[in-house]
Amino acid sequence: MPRSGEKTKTRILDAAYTLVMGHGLAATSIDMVLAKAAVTKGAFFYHFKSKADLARALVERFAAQDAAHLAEQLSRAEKLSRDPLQQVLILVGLLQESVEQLAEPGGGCLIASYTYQFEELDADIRHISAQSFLHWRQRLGAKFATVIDKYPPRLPVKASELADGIVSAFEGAFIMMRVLQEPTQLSQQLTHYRNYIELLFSPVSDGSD
Amino acid sequence: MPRSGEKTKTRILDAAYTLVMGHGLAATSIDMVLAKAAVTKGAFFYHFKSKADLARALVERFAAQDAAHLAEQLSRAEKLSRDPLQQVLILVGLLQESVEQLAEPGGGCLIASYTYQFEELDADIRHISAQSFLHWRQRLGAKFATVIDKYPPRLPVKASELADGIVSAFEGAFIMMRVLQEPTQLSQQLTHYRNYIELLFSPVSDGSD
DNA sequence: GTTTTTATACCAACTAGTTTGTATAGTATT
DNA sequence: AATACTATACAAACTAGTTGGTATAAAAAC
Repeated sequence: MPRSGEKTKTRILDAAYTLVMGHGLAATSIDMVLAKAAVTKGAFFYHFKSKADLARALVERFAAQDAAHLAEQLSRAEKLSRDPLQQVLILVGLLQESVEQLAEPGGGCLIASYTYQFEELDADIRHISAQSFLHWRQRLGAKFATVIDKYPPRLPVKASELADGIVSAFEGAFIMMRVLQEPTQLSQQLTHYRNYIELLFSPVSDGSD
Repeated sequence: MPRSGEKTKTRILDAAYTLVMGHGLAATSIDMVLAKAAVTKGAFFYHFKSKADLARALVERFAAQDAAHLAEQLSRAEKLSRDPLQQVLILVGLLQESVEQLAEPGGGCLIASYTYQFEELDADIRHISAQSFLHWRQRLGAKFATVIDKYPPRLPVKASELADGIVSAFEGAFIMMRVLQEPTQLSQQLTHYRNYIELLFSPVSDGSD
Protein backbone atom coordinates (compact mmCIF):
# COMPACT_ATOMS: atom_id res chain seq x y z
CA MET A 1 0.00 0.00 0.00
CA PRO A 2 1.16 3.53 -0.77
CA ARG A 3 1.00 6.17 1.93
CA SER A 4 -2.49 7.20 2.88
CA GLY A 5 -4.12 9.65 0.54
CA GLU A 6 -6.02 11.38 3.33
CA LYS A 7 -3.30 13.95 3.85
CA THR A 8 -3.35 14.94 0.20
CA LYS A 9 -7.13 15.06 0.18
CA THR A 10 -7.09 17.32 3.25
CA ARG A 11 -4.45 19.56 1.66
CA ILE A 12 -6.67 19.94 -1.40
CA LEU A 13 -9.73 20.68 0.73
CA ASP A 14 -7.83 23.22 2.85
CA ALA A 15 -6.47 25.00 -0.21
CA ALA A 16 -9.86 24.98 -1.92
CA TYR A 17 -11.59 26.28 1.20
CA THR A 18 -9.30 29.30 1.47
CA LEU A 19 -9.59 30.08 -2.23
CA VAL A 20 -13.37 29.67 -2.36
CA MET A 21 -13.82 31.96 0.65
CA GLY A 22 -11.83 34.65 -1.13
CA HIS A 23 -12.75 34.27 -4.78
CA GLY A 24 -16.02 32.36 -4.71
CA LEU A 25 -16.53 28.86 -6.05
CA ALA A 26 -17.01 29.74 -9.70
CA ALA A 27 -13.93 31.98 -9.80
CA THR A 28 -11.79 29.34 -8.12
CA SER A 29 -10.29 27.18 -10.84
CA ILE A 30 -9.01 23.70 -10.23
CA ASP A 31 -5.59 24.91 -11.40
CA MET A 32 -5.59 27.51 -8.61
CA VAL A 33 -6.31 24.79 -6.07
CA LEU A 34 -3.57 22.59 -7.51
CA ALA A 35 -1.04 25.40 -7.23
CA LYS A 36 -2.02 26.24 -3.65
CA ALA A 37 -2.12 22.62 -2.49
CA ALA A 38 1.01 21.74 -4.50
CA VAL A 39 -0.51 18.68 -6.10
CA THR A 40 -1.01 17.70 -9.70
CA LYS A 41 -4.18 17.38 -11.67
CA GLY A 42 -3.93 13.62 -11.54
CA ALA A 43 -3.95 13.65 -7.75
CA PHE A 44 -6.93 15.96 -7.73
CA PHE A 45 -9.07 13.84 -10.02
CA TYR A 46 -8.06 10.74 -8.14
CA HIS A 47 -9.69 12.15 -4.99
CA PHE A 48 -12.55 14.11 -6.56
CA LYS A 49 -14.42 13.06 -9.63
CA SER A 50 -15.30 16.63 -10.65
CA LYS A 51 -15.26 20.21 -9.48
CA ALA A 52 -18.83 19.78 -8.30
CA ASP A 53 -17.65 16.83 -6.24
CA LEU A 54 -15.05 19.07 -4.59
CA ALA A 55 -17.73 21.67 -3.87
CA ARG A 56 -19.88 18.99 -2.25
CA ALA A 57 -16.97 17.65 -0.18
CA LEU A 58 -16.17 21.19 0.96
CA VAL A 59 -19.69 21.92 2.18
CA GLU A 60 -20.01 18.47 3.76
CA ARG A 61 -16.87 19.03 5.80
CA PHE A 62 -17.94 22.55 6.69
CA ALA A 63 -21.39 21.42 7.83
CA ALA A 64 -19.89 18.62 9.93
CA GLN A 65 -17.41 20.95 11.65
CA ASP A 66 -20.15 23.50 12.19
CA ALA A 67 -22.46 20.94 13.80
CA ALA A 68 -19.62 19.65 15.98
CA HIS A 69 -18.81 23.18 17.08
CA LEU A 70 -22.41 23.90 18.03
CA ALA A 71 -22.65 20.61 19.94
CA GLU A 72 -19.48 21.39 21.86
CA GLN A 73 -20.42 24.93 22.86
CA LEU A 74 -23.99 23.97 23.68
CA SER A 75 -22.77 21.17 25.91
CA ARG A 76 -20.37 23.57 27.65
CA ALA A 77 -23.20 26.05 28.18
CA GLU A 78 -25.44 23.33 29.59
CA LYS A 79 -22.79 22.47 32.16
CA LEU A 80 -22.34 26.10 33.20
CA SER A 81 -25.97 26.62 34.17
CA ARG A 82 -29.08 24.60 34.82
CA ASP A 83 -31.40 27.37 33.64
CA PRO A 84 -32.31 27.19 29.91
CA LEU A 85 -32.34 30.98 29.48
CA GLN A 86 -28.91 31.29 31.07
CA GLN A 87 -27.72 28.42 28.89
CA VAL A 88 -28.74 30.30 25.75
CA LEU A 89 -27.15 33.54 26.92
CA ILE A 90 -23.96 31.70 27.88
CA LEU A 91 -23.97 29.90 24.51
CA VAL A 92 -24.01 33.20 22.64
CA GLY A 93 -21.06 34.34 24.74
CA LEU A 94 -19.15 31.12 24.11
CA LEU A 95 -19.81 31.37 20.38
CA GLN A 96 -18.60 34.95 20.48
CA GLU A 97 -15.34 33.80 22.07
CA SER A 98 -14.80 30.72 19.96
CA VAL A 99 -15.38 32.24 16.55
CA GLU A 100 -13.08 35.18 16.88
CA GLN A 101 -10.76 33.69 14.28
CA LEU A 102 -13.66 33.87 11.82
CA ALA A 103 -13.74 37.62 12.40
CA GLU A 104 -10.69 38.14 10.24
CA PRO A 105 -10.38 38.94 6.55
CA GLY A 106 -11.30 35.77 4.75
CA GLY A 107 -13.56 34.66 7.56
CA GLY A 108 -17.16 33.85 6.85
CA CYS A 109 -19.54 31.03 6.04
CA LEU A 110 -18.89 28.65 3.17
CA ILE A 111 -22.60 27.99 2.77
CA ALA A 112 -23.23 31.73 2.39
CA SER A 113 -20.51 31.86 -0.26
CA TYR A 114 -22.58 29.39 -2.27
CA THR A 115 -25.97 31.03 -1.83
CA TYR A 116 -25.74 33.63 -4.54
CA GLN A 117 -24.89 31.00 -7.15
CA PHE A 118 -27.45 28.37 -6.24
CA GLU A 119 -28.54 27.96 -9.84
CA GLU A 120 -25.08 26.58 -10.53
CA LEU A 121 -25.26 23.98 -7.77
CA ASP A 122 -26.87 20.56 -7.74
CA ALA A 123 -29.67 19.63 -5.36
CA ASP A 124 -27.20 17.65 -3.27
CA ILE A 125 -25.29 20.73 -2.17
CA ARG A 126 -28.45 22.75 -1.58
CA HIS A 127 -29.74 19.97 0.62
CA ILE A 128 -26.59 19.75 2.74
CA SER A 129 -26.65 23.54 3.16
CA ALA A 130 -30.29 23.61 4.21
CA GLN A 131 -29.78 20.72 6.62
CA SER A 132 -26.93 22.56 8.26
CA PHE A 133 -29.19 25.55 8.98
CA LEU A 134 -32.08 23.32 10.02
CA HIS A 135 -29.79 21.62 12.52
CA TRP A 136 -29.35 24.91 14.36
CA ARG A 137 -33.10 25.48 14.25
CA GLN A 138 -33.69 22.05 15.75
CA ARG A 139 -31.07 22.18 18.49
CA LEU A 140 -31.63 25.77 19.56
CA GLY A 141 -35.35 25.67 18.86
CA ALA A 142 -35.77 22.92 21.45
CA LYS A 143 -33.82 24.98 23.94
CA PHE A 144 -35.89 28.08 23.27
CA ALA A 145 -39.08 26.06 23.65
CA THR A 146 -38.13 25.30 27.24
CA VAL A 147 -37.13 28.93 27.79
CA ILE A 148 -40.51 30.16 26.53
CA ASP A 149 -42.18 27.56 28.70
CA LYS A 150 -40.40 28.79 31.81
CA TYR A 151 -40.29 32.54 31.18
CA PRO A 152 -43.19 34.27 29.46
CA PRO A 153 -41.74 36.29 26.58
CA ARG A 154 -42.63 39.99 26.62
CA LEU A 155 -43.63 39.74 22.96
CA PRO A 156 -45.15 36.76 21.16
CA VAL A 157 -42.30 34.76 19.56
CA LYS A 158 -41.76 31.29 18.18
CA ALA A 159 -38.90 29.12 19.44
CA SER A 160 -37.82 28.15 15.93
CA GLU A 161 -37.69 31.78 14.85
CA LEU A 162 -35.46 32.72 17.75
CA ALA A 163 -33.20 29.83 16.78
CA ASP A 164 -33.08 31.08 13.18
CA GLY A 165 -32.20 34.48 14.57
CA ILE A 166 -28.73 33.50 15.66
CA VAL A 167 -27.91 31.93 12.29
CA SER A 168 -29.17 35.08 10.62
CA ALA A 169 -27.06 37.20 12.97
CA PHE A 170 -23.96 35.24 11.97
CA GLU A 171 -24.70 35.47 8.26
CA GLY A 172 -25.59 39.13 8.41
CA ALA A 173 -22.48 39.89 10.41
CA PHE A 174 -20.24 38.06 7.94
CA ILE A 175 -21.55 40.15 5.06
CA MET A 176 -21.18 43.40 7.00
CA MET A 177 -17.72 42.40 8.14
CA ARG A 178 -16.56 41.71 4.62
CA VAL A 179 -18.13 44.70 2.95
CA LEU A 180 -17.03 47.21 5.59
CA GLN A 181 -13.82 45.38 6.48
CA GLU A 182 -14.75 45.69 10.13
CA PRO A 183 -13.86 42.52 12.04
CA THR A 184 -15.83 43.75 15.07
CA GLN A 185 -19.16 43.25 13.28
CA LEU A 186 -19.41 39.57 14.24
CA SER A 187 -19.06 40.20 17.94
CA GLN A 188 -21.32 43.23 17.66
CA GLN A 189 -24.24 41.52 15.99
CA LEU A 190 -24.05 38.62 18.43
CA THR A 191 -24.15 41.09 21.32
CA HIS A 192 -27.34 42.62 19.96
CA TYR A 193 -28.84 39.17 19.51
CA ARG A 194 -27.99 38.44 23.14
CA ASN A 195 -29.51 41.76 24.16
CA TYR A 196 -32.72 40.85 22.36
CA ILE A 197 -33.01 37.47 24.10
CA GLU A 198 -32.24 39.08 27.44
CA LEU A 199 -34.87 41.81 27.03
CA LEU A 200 -37.41 39.40 25.63
CA PHE A 201 -37.29 37.12 28.65
CA SER A 202 -36.40 39.60 31.37
CA PRO A 203 -39.05 39.57 34.09
CA VAL A 204 -41.43 42.51 33.95
CA SER A 205 -40.19 44.97 36.51
CA ASP A 206 -42.70 45.22 39.35
CA GLY A 207 -41.22 48.34 40.89
CA SER A 208 -40.91 46.59 44.26
CA ASP A 209 -37.27 47.54 44.82
CA MET B 1 -28.53 61.16 -33.74
CA PRO B 2 -29.71 57.55 -33.55
CA ARG B 3 -32.15 56.44 -30.88
CA SER B 4 -30.81 56.76 -27.38
CA GLY B 5 -28.63 53.89 -26.26
CA GLU B 6 -30.00 54.03 -22.74
CA LYS B 7 -32.69 51.45 -23.46
CA THR B 8 -30.17 48.91 -24.68
CA LYS B 9 -27.87 49.65 -21.76
CA THR B 10 -30.75 49.15 -19.34
CA ARG B 11 -31.74 45.89 -21.03
CA ILE B 12 -28.17 44.65 -20.62
CA LEU B 13 -28.07 45.73 -16.96
CA ASP B 14 -31.45 44.12 -16.24
CA ALA B 15 -30.42 40.84 -17.84
CA ALA B 16 -27.07 40.86 -16.07
CA TYR B 17 -28.69 41.65 -12.73
CA THR B 18 -31.05 38.67 -12.91
CA LEU B 19 -28.29 36.33 -14.03
CA VAL B 20 -25.80 37.52 -11.42
CA MET B 21 -28.34 37.10 -8.62
CA GLY B 22 -28.88 33.50 -9.67
CA HIS B 23 -25.49 32.32 -10.83
CA GLY B 24 -23.06 34.74 -9.21
CA LEU B 25 -20.90 37.21 -11.09
CA ALA B 26 -18.08 34.84 -11.99
CA ALA B 27 -20.44 32.16 -13.32
CA THR B 28 -22.34 34.68 -15.42
CA SER B 29 -20.65 34.86 -18.81
CA ILE B 30 -21.03 37.79 -21.14
CA ASP B 31 -22.56 35.44 -23.70
CA MET B 32 -25.31 34.54 -21.22
CA VAL B 33 -26.07 38.23 -20.77
CA LEU B 34 -26.12 38.79 -24.54
CA ALA B 35 -28.58 35.93 -25.02
CA LYS B 36 -30.87 37.15 -22.22
CA ALA B 37 -30.77 40.80 -23.29
CA ALA B 38 -31.00 39.86 -26.99
CA VAL B 39 -28.13 42.07 -28.04
CA THR B 40 -24.89 41.31 -29.80
CA LYS B 41 -21.37 41.38 -28.52
CA GLY B 42 -20.74 44.59 -30.37
CA ALA B 43 -23.54 46.31 -28.52
CA PHE B 44 -22.25 45.07 -25.19
CA PHE B 45 -18.72 46.33 -25.70
CA TYR B 46 -20.06 49.56 -27.07
CA HIS B 47 -21.65 50.26 -23.66
CA PHE B 48 -19.23 48.51 -21.32
CA LYS B 49 -15.52 48.37 -21.81
CA SER B 50 -15.14 45.08 -19.91
CA LYS B 51 -16.95 42.60 -17.69
CA ALA B 52 -15.51 44.38 -14.65
CA ASP B 53 -17.05 47.58 -15.98
CA LEU B 54 -20.44 45.85 -16.14
CA ALA B 55 -20.00 44.64 -12.56
CA ARG B 56 -19.23 48.18 -11.46
CA ALA B 57 -22.23 49.61 -13.32
CA LEU B 58 -24.46 46.95 -11.75
CA VAL B 59 -23.43 47.75 -8.20
CA GLU B 60 -23.58 51.49 -8.85
CA ARG B 61 -27.15 51.23 -10.05
CA PHE B 62 -28.05 48.92 -7.18
CA ALA B 63 -26.55 51.25 -4.58
CA ALA B 64 -28.35 54.25 -6.08
CA GLN B 65 -31.73 52.48 -6.09
CA ASP B 66 -31.12 51.24 -2.56
CA ALA B 67 -30.32 54.72 -1.28
CA ALA B 68 -33.37 56.15 -3.05
CA HIS B 69 -35.56 53.48 -1.53
CA LEU B 70 -34.28 54.19 1.97
CA ALA B 71 -34.77 57.93 1.48
CA GLU B 72 -38.34 57.40 0.31
CA GLN B 73 -39.41 55.09 3.12
CA LEU B 74 -37.64 57.16 5.75
CA SER B 75 -39.37 60.29 4.53
CA ARG B 76 -42.72 58.48 4.62
CA ALA B 77 -42.03 57.31 8.16
CA GLU B 78 -41.09 60.81 9.22
CA LYS B 79 -44.40 62.09 7.97
CA LEU B 80 -46.35 59.40 9.80
CA SER B 81 -45.04 60.30 13.24
CA ARG B 82 -43.17 63.09 14.97
CA ASP B 83 -41.56 60.74 17.50
CA PRO B 84 -38.13 59.37 16.41
CA LEU B 85 -38.73 55.97 18.01
CA GLN B 86 -42.07 55.61 16.26
CA GLN B 87 -40.44 56.73 13.03
CA VAL B 88 -37.91 53.92 13.26
CA LEU B 89 -40.56 51.34 14.11
CA ILE B 90 -42.74 52.57 11.25
CA LEU B 91 -39.76 52.52 8.91
CA VAL B 92 -39.13 48.84 9.63
CA GLY B 93 -42.77 48.16 8.88
CA LEU B 94 -42.65 50.12 5.64
CA LEU B 95 -39.50 48.32 4.56
CA GLN B 96 -41.17 45.02 5.36
CA GLU B 97 -44.06 45.96 3.07
CA SER B 98 -42.05 47.44 0.28
CA VAL B 99 -39.48 44.69 -0.13
CA GLU B 100 -41.85 41.79 -0.34
CA GLN B 101 -40.90 41.28 -3.95
CA LEU B 102 -37.35 40.67 -2.78
CA ALA B 103 -38.64 37.78 -0.70
CA GLU B 104 -38.99 35.56 -3.74
CA PRO B 105 -36.58 33.09 -5.25
CA GLY B 106 -33.89 35.16 -6.88
CA GLY B 107 -34.36 37.97 -4.40
CA GLY B 108 -31.45 39.23 -2.38
CA CYS B 109 -28.70 41.81 -2.27
CA LEU B 110 -26.34 42.32 -5.18
CA ILE B 111 -23.64 43.59 -2.86
CA ALA B 112 -23.89 40.41 -0.79
CA SER B 113 -23.56 38.38 -3.98
CA TYR B 114 -20.18 40.05 -4.49
CA THR B 115 -18.88 39.70 -0.93
CA TYR B 116 -17.61 36.16 -1.12
CA GLN B 117 -15.52 36.95 -4.20
CA PHE B 118 -14.00 40.22 -3.07
CA GLU B 119 -10.51 39.12 -4.08
CA GLU B 120 -11.75 39.11 -7.66
CA LEU B 121 -13.06 42.65 -7.51
CA ASP B 122 -11.28 45.96 -7.87
CA ALA B 123 -11.14 48.55 -5.11
CA ASP B 124 -13.72 50.61 -6.96
CA ILE B 125 -16.49 48.06 -6.47
CA ARG B 126 -15.51 47.41 -2.86
CA HIS B 127 -15.71 51.12 -2.19
CA ILE B 128 -19.16 51.53 -3.71
CA SER B 129 -20.38 48.53 -1.68
CA ALA B 130 -18.98 49.86 1.58
CA GLN B 131 -20.41 53.33 0.92
CA SER B 132 -23.83 51.84 0.36
CA PHE B 133 -23.76 50.19 3.80
CA LEU B 134 -22.25 53.27 5.42
CA HIS B 135 -25.10 55.33 4.03
CA TRP B 136 -27.58 53.29 6.07
CA ARG B 137 -25.37 53.68 9.11
CA GLN B 138 -25.32 57.44 8.64
CA ARG B 139 -29.00 57.97 7.96
CA LEU B 140 -30.37 55.57 10.54
CA GLY B 141 -27.57 56.24 13.00
CA ALA B 142 -28.59 59.87 13.22
CA LYS B 143 -32.17 58.83 13.81
CA PHE B 144 -31.18 56.38 16.54
CA ALA B 145 -29.05 59.05 18.18
CA THR B 146 -32.15 61.15 18.73
CA VAL B 147 -34.07 58.09 19.93
CA ILE B 148 -31.37 57.27 22.50
CA ASP B 149 -31.37 60.90 23.54
CA LYS B 150 -35.10 60.88 24.17
CA TYR B 151 -35.60 57.37 25.54
CA PRO B 152 -32.98 55.83 27.79
CA PRO B 153 -32.17 52.40 26.34
CA ARG B 154 -32.58 49.51 28.77
CA LEU B 155 -29.14 48.25 27.75
CA PRO B 156 -26.12 50.31 26.69
CA VAL B 157 -26.14 50.56 22.89
CA LYS B 158 -24.57 52.73 20.21
CA ALA B 159 -26.71 54.45 17.60
CA SER B 160 -24.46 53.37 14.72
CA GLU B 161 -24.62 49.75 15.85
CA LEU B 162 -28.40 49.77 15.90
CA ALA B 163 -28.31 51.22 12.39
CA ASP B 164 -25.96 48.44 11.26
CA GLY B 165 -28.40 45.99 12.82
CA ILE B 166 -31.06 46.49 10.21
CA VAL B 167 -28.62 46.04 7.33
CA SER B 168 -27.37 42.90 9.02
CA ALA B 169 -30.94 41.68 9.48
CA PHE B 170 -31.57 42.12 5.75
CA GLU B 171 -28.38 40.36 4.75
CA GLY B 172 -28.84 37.53 7.22
CA ALA B 173 -32.43 37.07 6.13
CA PHE B 174 -31.47 36.91 2.44
CA ILE B 175 -29.00 34.12 3.12
CA MET B 176 -31.49 32.18 5.26
CA MET B 177 -34.20 32.71 2.67
CA ARG B 178 -32.07 31.37 -0.14
CA VAL B 179 -30.59 28.42 1.72
CA LEU B 180 -33.87 27.26 3.26
CA GLN B 181 -36.03 28.43 0.36
CA GLU B 182 -38.32 30.12 2.87
CA PRO B 183 -39.53 33.50 1.55
CA THR B 184 -40.94 34.35 4.99
CA GLN B 185 -37.44 34.75 6.48
CA LEU B 186 -37.11 38.36 5.36
CA SER B 187 -40.29 39.50 7.06
CA GLN B 188 -39.46 37.35 10.08
CA GLN B 189 -36.01 38.74 10.74
CA LEU B 190 -37.27 42.29 10.32
CA THR B 191 -40.00 41.58 12.87
CA HIS B 192 -37.42 40.43 15.39
CA TYR B 193 -35.31 43.49 14.69
CA ARG B 194 -38.40 45.62 15.35
CA ASN B 195 -39.08 43.66 18.54
CA TYR B 196 -35.55 44.38 19.72
CA ILE B 197 -35.85 48.11 19.15
CA GLU B 198 -39.24 48.14 20.82
CA LEU B 199 -38.03 46.28 23.91
CA LEU B 200 -34.83 48.28 24.08
CA PHE B 201 -36.62 51.60 24.30
CA SER B 202 -39.83 50.55 26.03
CA PRO B 203 -40.28 52.46 29.28
CA VAL B 204 -39.43 50.48 32.41
CA SER B 205 -42.69 49.28 33.84
CA ASP B 206 -43.25 50.95 37.20
CA GLY B 207 -45.98 48.61 38.34
CA SER B 208 -48.29 51.55 38.94
CA ASP B 209 -51.21 50.03 37.01
C1' DG C 1 12.06 -15.12 2.46
C1' DT C 2 12.43 -13.66 -1.86
C1' DT C 3 9.50 -12.80 -5.78
C1' DT C 4 5.29 -11.65 -7.97
C1' DT C 5 0.98 -9.50 -7.87
C1' DT C 6 -2.28 -5.96 -6.92
C1' DA C 7 -4.55 -1.82 -5.39
C1' DT C 8 -3.72 2.74 -4.16
C1' DA C 9 -1.82 7.16 -4.87
C1' DC C 10 -0.06 10.02 -7.84
C1' DC C 11 2.34 12.59 -12.19
C1' DA C 12 2.92 14.93 -16.90
C1' DA C 13 1.01 15.88 -20.98
C1' DC C 14 -2.84 16.37 -23.75
C1' DT C 15 -7.71 17.43 -25.46
C1' DA C 16 -11.80 19.76 -26.33
C1' DG C 17 -14.42 23.39 -25.22
C1' DT C 18 -15.31 28.08 -23.11
C1' DT C 19 -13.86 32.63 -21.74
C1' DT C 20 -13.05 37.59 -22.46
C1' DG C 21 -12.06 40.76 -25.59
C1' DT C 22 -10.97 42.55 -30.50
C1' DA C 23 -11.64 43.36 -35.30
C1' DT C 24 -14.08 44.35 -39.30
C1' DA C 25 -17.59 45.43 -42.44
C1' DG C 26 -21.98 46.92 -42.84
C1' DT C 27 -26.88 48.97 -41.47
C1' DA C 28 -30.41 51.96 -39.35
C1' DT C 29 -31.63 56.16 -37.11
C1' DT C 30 -31.74 61.01 -36.51
C1' DA D 1 -22.40 62.66 -40.54
C1' DA D 2 -22.32 60.95 -36.17
C1' DT D 3 -24.28 57.56 -33.06
C1' DA D 4 -25.90 53.17 -32.02
C1' DC D 5 -25.95 49.35 -33.22
C1' DT D 6 -25.93 43.91 -36.11
C1' DA D 7 -23.42 40.04 -37.67
C1' DT D 8 -19.62 37.34 -37.88
C1' DA D 9 -15.09 35.91 -37.33
C1' DC D 10 -11.27 35.31 -34.60
C1' DA D 11 -7.32 35.10 -31.09
C1' DA D 12 -5.16 34.26 -26.70
C1' DA D 13 -5.83 32.50 -22.49
C1' DC D 14 -7.95 29.65 -19.54
C1' DT D 15 -11.30 25.79 -18.33
C1' DA D 16 -12.60 21.04 -16.72
C1' DG D 17 -11.60 16.71 -17.43
C1' DT D 18 -8.91 12.45 -19.72
C1' DT D 19 -5.23 9.46 -20.75
C1' DG D 20 -1.49 6.51 -20.10
C1' DG D 21 1.91 5.68 -17.28
C1' DT D 22 4.75 5.37 -12.69
C1' DA D 23 5.93 4.83 -7.69
C1' DT D 24 4.84 2.70 -3.38
C1' DA D 25 3.88 -0.79 -0.26
C1' DA D 26 1.23 -4.44 1.43
C1' DA D 27 -0.38 -9.09 0.43
C1' DA D 28 0.02 -13.48 -1.88
C1' DA D 29 2.64 -17.10 -4.14
C1' DC D 30 6.34 -20.00 -4.31
